Amino acid sequence: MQEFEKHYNGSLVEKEMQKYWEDNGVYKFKKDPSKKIFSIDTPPPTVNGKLHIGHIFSYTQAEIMARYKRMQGFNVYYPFGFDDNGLPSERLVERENNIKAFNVPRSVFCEKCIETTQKYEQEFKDLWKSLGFSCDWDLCYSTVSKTSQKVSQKAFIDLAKNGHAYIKESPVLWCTECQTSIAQAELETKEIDTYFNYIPFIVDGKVLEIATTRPELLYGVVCVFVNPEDERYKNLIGKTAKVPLYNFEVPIIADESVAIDKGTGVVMCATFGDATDAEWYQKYNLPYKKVILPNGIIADDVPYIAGKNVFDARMEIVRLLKENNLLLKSDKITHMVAVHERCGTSVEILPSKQWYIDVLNHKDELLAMGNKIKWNPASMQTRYNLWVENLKWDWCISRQRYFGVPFPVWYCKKCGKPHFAKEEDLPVNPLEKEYNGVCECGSKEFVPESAVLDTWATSSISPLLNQEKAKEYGLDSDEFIPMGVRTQAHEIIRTWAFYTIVRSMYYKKDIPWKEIMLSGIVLAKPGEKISKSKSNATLSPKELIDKCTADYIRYGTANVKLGLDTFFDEQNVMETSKRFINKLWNSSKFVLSHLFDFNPNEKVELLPIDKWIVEKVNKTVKEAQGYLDNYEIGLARKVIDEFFWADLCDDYIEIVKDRLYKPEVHGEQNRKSAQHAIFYTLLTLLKMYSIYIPHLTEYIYLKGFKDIVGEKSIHLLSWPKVENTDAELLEFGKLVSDVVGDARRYKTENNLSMKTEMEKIEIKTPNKFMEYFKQTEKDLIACTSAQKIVYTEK
RNA sequence: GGGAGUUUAGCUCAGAUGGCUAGAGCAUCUGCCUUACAAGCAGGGGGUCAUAGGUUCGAGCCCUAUAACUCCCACCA
Repeated sequence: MQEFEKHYNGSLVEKEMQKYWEDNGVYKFKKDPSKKIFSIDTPPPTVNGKLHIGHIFSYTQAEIMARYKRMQGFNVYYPFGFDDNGLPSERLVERENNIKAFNVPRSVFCEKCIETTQKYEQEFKDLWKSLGFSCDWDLCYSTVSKTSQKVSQKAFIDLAKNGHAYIKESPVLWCTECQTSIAQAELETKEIDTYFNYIPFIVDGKVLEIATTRPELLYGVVCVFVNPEDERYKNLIGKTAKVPLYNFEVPIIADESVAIDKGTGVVMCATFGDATDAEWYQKYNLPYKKVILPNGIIADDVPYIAGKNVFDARMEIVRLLKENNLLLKSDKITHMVAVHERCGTSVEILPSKQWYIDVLNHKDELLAMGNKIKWNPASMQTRYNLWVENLKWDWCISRQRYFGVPFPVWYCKKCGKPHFAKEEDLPVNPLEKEYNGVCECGSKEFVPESAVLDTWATSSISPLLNQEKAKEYGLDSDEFIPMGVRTQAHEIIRTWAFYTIVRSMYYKKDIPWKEIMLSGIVLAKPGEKISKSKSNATLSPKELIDKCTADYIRYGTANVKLGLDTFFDEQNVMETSKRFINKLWNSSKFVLSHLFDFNPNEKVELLPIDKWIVEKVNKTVKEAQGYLDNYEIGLARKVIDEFFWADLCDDYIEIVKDRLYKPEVHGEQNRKSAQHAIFYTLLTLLKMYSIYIPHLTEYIYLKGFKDIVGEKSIHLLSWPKVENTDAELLEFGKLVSDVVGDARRYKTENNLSMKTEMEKIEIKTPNKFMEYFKQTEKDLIACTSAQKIVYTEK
């Protein structure tokens, strides 16, 4: 037993423990045929700037589970990753260097990206290390690494060859700010104020009123739709309407998706105002009239508004309409528009040639996959189902961006047929390498694809990326996927979870992982997400750790129910943690100070009350285990806390204190009984707490337990195994606790010190506990300062 | 408009399969320096369990409505 400092210095100890773990390779992954693998598919955070407390929450919950599974005897494969390619990283680089990707040479830009993301990745790593994460950093992957690119490109080629990925010229969701196509999952909605403008089209010389929010697209109008059931307009079907201001004629067509009661019941269809326009465009094979360019500027050949941006163009058209008495009415409305989640810009729809992964044809299969996965909490599956059921677009995976995994594709210059790189040449950047081959059409000239893959297209194969690494450890790929569990926040179900399932459905025809653990997100205050733009995060994670230590944060953030959003009341959480850590420190100090002469090998028959605390801690082990098996780390912490505070500290320690101090009064054997009980109980308790507060528990373990137990780290011990608990002993313990409680209450109510002597205590007990009480009598007399105890039968 | 979640003490939250007097921490009040801890201990006060019905011997929990808040999806004509 080593000396205990009066006060626990967390900041110092934590660094010391982290170094100890690293020096001893405590969390190193090793292949071990005697243990089952439990692999964790951790989220590779997007490298887009600073981390905030929300990350800590979600990652810490997963980390606690990793420790638990390790203690359960699994060989835990717990890697870490970084999602460091794609738009989020590009935007970070643009911000930090005050450049725009399309204004600098591609190679220069990508170099900047590597430089910047690596800087941040080091910060991330340092942060996770300082939180005491038990992942093995040798298993780390990055989505932009050569290996990841290779795996990603190969997976893409497989998809394309099997017909699950295809290239197609069609209207696509487009961000004019980022100048790239995007996918449905990257949309957010934003409420904006705008005007519903009523404009006269002319049919047979008569006015046909049409309402629109997008008058700037008048030049792009290709037809007019009415509902075939609409009595007002039935007679117009098949005729043509003249577009105001531009005076060209377009056909009037009937379609049942037109809402009769919306606006005037007549819709102008432009290329493209919204998703419905795009649907009609394809359904009726309408012509395309270009109005908006990929950069959001109106095309040169559009009269009146060429060269303006969309908003200015709209204003100008409205002005012209007014000037020509063509604006019949203009109602102010508020509506939701789709914006790009990364930049907040309104999304346009433009025709272009893009790569897609087929999802719309496999909705049933995707839903079936969802059913095979265990969702924790179960209710989260509904979100997944809802997303799958409501999908409208296939997954567009090409991005007209720079820093990402390139498409390993060249197109025949003559016939356009795509040609894929050979597997042995991967990873490849077609912009830097010629395609050597001949097209079936005879041509030998090829054009490289310049787009890069959607970031999600690479992060969605995280099981494959991990598997690639796992091969180095001799792990067979069939035993690796499905992985054990995916841990992530519920807000990315529609992206990361969904996409991962899609990919796995294709490459494995199976689920990517057996279970998924969905954590909630952290709100700044009820109902408000923490975000950089609102600057509502209090302290940065780093500041928080410097101020409070990792164990404080870990213990505090463990107080959550799985899947529920929570809001972080820094002061409250930290006060609670501080109080707890202090209590555990002091109680351990007390316990171990009485174990200096403890002989664990000596067999001693335990006194009833000592048996009780052993039973009680065992019962707690089982309860906590029940919760942890369902990923409920908060509820598990709660039952452990209850045991620790109420049973161990308030009752048991107070009851055996005197026996530990005074063997001359209580007898040497009885003191040994207490030593056995308290040694086992504290060790068991520390094991349970070790998943929450790895530093402090390790520190205490090293001081007082290591020499006896033998293992070099508490984190290499197994979760305590317990048999069925003895209900009778637990009942007896409750009675003892009541006796002590009554004595305390009596003193408090009479404003007496706890040391005040009492003449006698009367205990009513069932006969079966009479003997137990007799054996506990000396403890009770010492604990309550009673002079004698009398018993009556209940 | 569709779906999910939430609603329990002043605050933050626990309360499997319906069953003692509905719990914890914080806050508040009272008392106590007790050889681990005053960063502590002991105790008290405080709740019509969102509302209204219903099922049941019995409802915080189940059913039906309603309300408020949150999230997801849809809604640009």
